[in-house]
Amino acid sequence: MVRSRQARPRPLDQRARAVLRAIIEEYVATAMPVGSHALAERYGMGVSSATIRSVMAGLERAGLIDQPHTSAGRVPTDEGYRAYVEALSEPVPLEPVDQLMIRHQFGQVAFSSEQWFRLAAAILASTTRSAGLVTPVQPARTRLRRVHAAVVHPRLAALVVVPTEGSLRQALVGLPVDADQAGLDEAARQVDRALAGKTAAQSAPVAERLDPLAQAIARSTVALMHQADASQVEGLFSDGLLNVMEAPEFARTEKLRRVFAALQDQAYLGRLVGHVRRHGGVRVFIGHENLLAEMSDVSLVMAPFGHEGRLLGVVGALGPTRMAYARTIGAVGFVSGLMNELVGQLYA
Amino acid sequence: MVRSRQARPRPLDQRARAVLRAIIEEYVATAMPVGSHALAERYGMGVSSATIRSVMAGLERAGLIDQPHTSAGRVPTDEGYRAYVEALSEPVPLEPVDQLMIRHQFGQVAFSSEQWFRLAAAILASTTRSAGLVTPVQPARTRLRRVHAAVVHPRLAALVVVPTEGSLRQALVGLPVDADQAGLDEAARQVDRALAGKTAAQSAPVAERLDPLAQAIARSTVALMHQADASQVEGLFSDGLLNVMEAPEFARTEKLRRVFAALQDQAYLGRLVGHVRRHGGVRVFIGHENLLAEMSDVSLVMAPFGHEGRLLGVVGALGPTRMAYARTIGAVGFVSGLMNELVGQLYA
DNA sequence: GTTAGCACTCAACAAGTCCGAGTGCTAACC
DNA sequence: GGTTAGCACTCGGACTTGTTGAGTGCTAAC
Repeated sequence: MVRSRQARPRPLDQRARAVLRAIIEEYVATAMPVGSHALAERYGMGVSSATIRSVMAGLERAGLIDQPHTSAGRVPTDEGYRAYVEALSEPVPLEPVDQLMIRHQFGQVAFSSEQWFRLAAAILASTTRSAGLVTPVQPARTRLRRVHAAVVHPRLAALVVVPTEGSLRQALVGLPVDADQAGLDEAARQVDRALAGKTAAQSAPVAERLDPLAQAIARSTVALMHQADASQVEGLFSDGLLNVMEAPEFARTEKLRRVFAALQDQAYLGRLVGHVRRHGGVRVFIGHENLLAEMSDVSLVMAPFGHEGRLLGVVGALGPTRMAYARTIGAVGFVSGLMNELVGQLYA
Repeated sequence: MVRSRQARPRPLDQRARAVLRAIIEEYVATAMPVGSHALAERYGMGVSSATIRSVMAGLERAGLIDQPHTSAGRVPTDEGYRAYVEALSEPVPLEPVDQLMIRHQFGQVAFSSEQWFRLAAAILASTTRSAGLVTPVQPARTRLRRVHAAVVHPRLAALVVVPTEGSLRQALVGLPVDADQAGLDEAARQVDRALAGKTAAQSAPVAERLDPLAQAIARSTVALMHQADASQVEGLFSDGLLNVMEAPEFARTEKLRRVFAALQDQAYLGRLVGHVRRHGGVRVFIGHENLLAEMSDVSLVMAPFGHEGRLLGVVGALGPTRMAYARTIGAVGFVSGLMNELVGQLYA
């Protein structure tokens, strides 16, 4: 069998993985480019710096590390961090002592969501030494104002939903029967009459009682309303922004300013929450993986919390891409789990 | 009469005042040291740059302006800004349109103090283009734990008040009769018995029913308790920190970090609130006049608000010392006045 | 008292030099 | 074949030097 020219980089061997891990951990600790010499000395690899160099050359070809300039050591790329998070490290759970202390603190605080969110942000900030973030999402109460449907082809329509609050939502809808524009208009009017002024939750049962065509439109409408609800973040609790200000990568205010500005951007937070909700569990956004160019110097580690499928918010940590991912993921995972548990008790 | 060598700088003549004003306004606008040439040209002083230079030399001798280095233009000192605020400018009131808009916004918002404080901070941030701050103070509920009195001389005692919360307070008390240590101890015990466990408000009437000596001690105790109450600030609402991050003086994160850290310091905020309450009306703290070295690169413009003598909080703006004082003072004055008015309606 | 003229100062910038950390490559080695 | 020592090379950072220009203080004339 003919081996194709390596279109994708071959999987890393054991040593390459060890070198990458060492580079990342050293760089996270020191914030200075890591040279082959230092690595051979301090990380007991059992091979010489020359060998390390050839391994490094491979890692660089694979796009996992980079040189700031020719005569400097190596620095992990966003892809390098990604590989580290996916394959080279395990989340480090919080110390049991810390876990206990955090539980205790939640026990101390009043049973109000505001207090909880503040506390969660503060705890994440101190345990991760990054900024702690909590974005509560608005309870589902946007209502339907208007629906438009435009024919794309006989079995496909473009749907635009106008909610009472927030921005327009659009989607394509497959139709159960052939339809022309007049038919769609009629169906949209039906849906308007049936659902206008109702929330997503109120609309769902009503939607089921319509014609097949109107029903298809109504179902998509409900889905879009749900989405509108969930991405309506309601403010942002943050703590420990000072931690981020200490990182040498933010010695100049400019980058930092852009990050802070992005955090004020409701639309951005909304998209972020959307992503986190779609996948569950702890999500990591590294540098350019963030949805906004302004955020390409930082990483986010975020996890949703809620109750029985209902999303109540997202907790997480924000730091420079040079972040202690393993520990941060552990901490965010613990806090989001704890919030789930506490919310569960509250609703029980 | 022999003229003493000018121990204090003689009052500035009209032209010196005009030059100082021009320097400050130019520097506030451009953030660049102001030279004699630019001043003579752009500010139509009707005199040449050489004359301006000699005036500047006088202002520098008086400590009102300074040169970053020999061949640079002049920059106002904190004292220069102080003179500007006191004598060279009038507060610029907000545009009536803005006033109306702000009233409208307060009308829109829910009748909760949290919402109000947030709104006030946001409004101050946008109208002053600095950071808007609101520090609510805790309602009066510290209680007396213990009083100590030590003789200084027969008619003067040193008083130490230990409240249930917060830090010790001390003051000197003039005594209505001669007293020795034994007498003071006895009086202090009396006060303890009468007032321990009571708040300042509860204590005031009781204090009046004691012996003259104990009464003197009790009155001071009540006053100190009041002070302890008022300096218990409860969190800090801020908005528009991004505005401050834009100032070129904070291009490096370090200074900014120290300022943000200071704003987290409850004790500092408490002292600040204390100062503002003691004098009423709009107070300006310029650079090193702030009570903390970390804050010597910024200025604060603050005013108390409350109802019938009861302090509810302090509103204000924070920006670089190079700040548009006249406008900021106008804006802070308006917002604090409005808050007073609204709180008054709330209590009526 | 005001002004023109002039010598002087000094930060900011550019160009040049040196240093050393770190590299890639090659030839020898196991 | 993989590994290593050796070496020439690169290039940012730190330091030096020279130049420029904005801005000054001083002085003598008005």
